[in-house]
Amino acid sequence: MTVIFSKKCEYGLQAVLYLAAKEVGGIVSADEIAKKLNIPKEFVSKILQNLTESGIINSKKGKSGGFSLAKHPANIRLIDVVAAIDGLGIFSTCVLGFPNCSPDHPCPLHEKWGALRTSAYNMLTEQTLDQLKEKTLHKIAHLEA
Amino acid sequence: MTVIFSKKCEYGLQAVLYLAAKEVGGIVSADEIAKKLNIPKEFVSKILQNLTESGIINSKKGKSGGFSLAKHPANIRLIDVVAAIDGLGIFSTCVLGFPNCSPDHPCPLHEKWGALRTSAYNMLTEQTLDQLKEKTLHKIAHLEA
DNA sequence: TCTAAATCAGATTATTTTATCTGGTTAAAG
DNA sequence: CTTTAACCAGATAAAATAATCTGATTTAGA
Ligand code: SF4
Ligand code: SF4
Repeated sequence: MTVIFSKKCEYGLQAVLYLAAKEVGGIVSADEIAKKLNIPKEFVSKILQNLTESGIINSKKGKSGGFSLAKHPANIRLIDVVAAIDGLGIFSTCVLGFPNCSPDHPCPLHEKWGALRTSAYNMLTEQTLDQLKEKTLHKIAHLEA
Repeated sequence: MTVIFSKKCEYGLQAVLYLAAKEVGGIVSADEIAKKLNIPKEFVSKILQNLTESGIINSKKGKSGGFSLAKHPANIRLIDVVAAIDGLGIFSTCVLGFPNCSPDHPCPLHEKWGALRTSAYNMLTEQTLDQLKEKTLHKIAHLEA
């Protein structure tokens, strides 16, 4: 089985959604994120470091340090997180793995697939963290059920 | 970057499309498929063996042996190939990797994502090999360009 | 019958992805 | 000033995926 996003990207999206579900500007430690989301702590730490480099979140070192969103949740799109971690290759490479893709030589599925892929891209571009806050809170509340 | 289908599945789909682009009932060797599609021969051989076990293609051993579709191309859907290789997990697991998915506790993206996923599933279910024959021929003709 | 060309089965290797470890630096609080 | 709780950076290990290898069996045809 394969998947749309890498584990890194899934965890990154979860973590950023988690941050957005908190108070705006609130600081959360990697440890809390790892515990609440059941993600290996060392792994999520690395991912949070990446997202910090990408300018999506800020980090604060030292005691009572942690991570917070670098912008208002309304200004962080899901596609930004995906681009920072997995990149956008998934939206330009062939579903069937054929080489030499071009408008003249599309793969057999392109017509059908292209439309879906564009929808997915648009969806990730339209959805911002703030729009998902309520649903995230609801999901988080039931994670350890 | 990640991808929808595993390499195995991509190659499997390519190979089956290639078979369907040939004469109905025609036998093609793993060697020819590997050369034409630029896939490692040993790898595609293994995949073809899998598809044979799954009943999607037939194999003929010995000199002038090879592989052929087990059914008429109109009766082989893309989803059948995907199910045989990657399985259908991708259509039921969470895009965001959240656990405990249920109608009561969907992940924040489910509403938007579910629709897309269903579209993808339907597309793969509706598309049969024969419908893609012309496009496959066109793509194959330009692979080594 | 013998050879060549093919599939088949299982083991092995290589590469990528996922996860962990180790030691260091930063900064709040007593 | 010292302790403690956090991030940081780079190396390492484990697991999954992709690819290759080895030897056997099958079968058409010279
Ligand atoms: S045309 Fe085919 S090969 Fe090119 S991107 Fe679209 S799906 Fe992929
Ligand atoms: S609800 Fe969310 S968690 Fe469940 S399947 Fe849909 S996308 Fe995944």
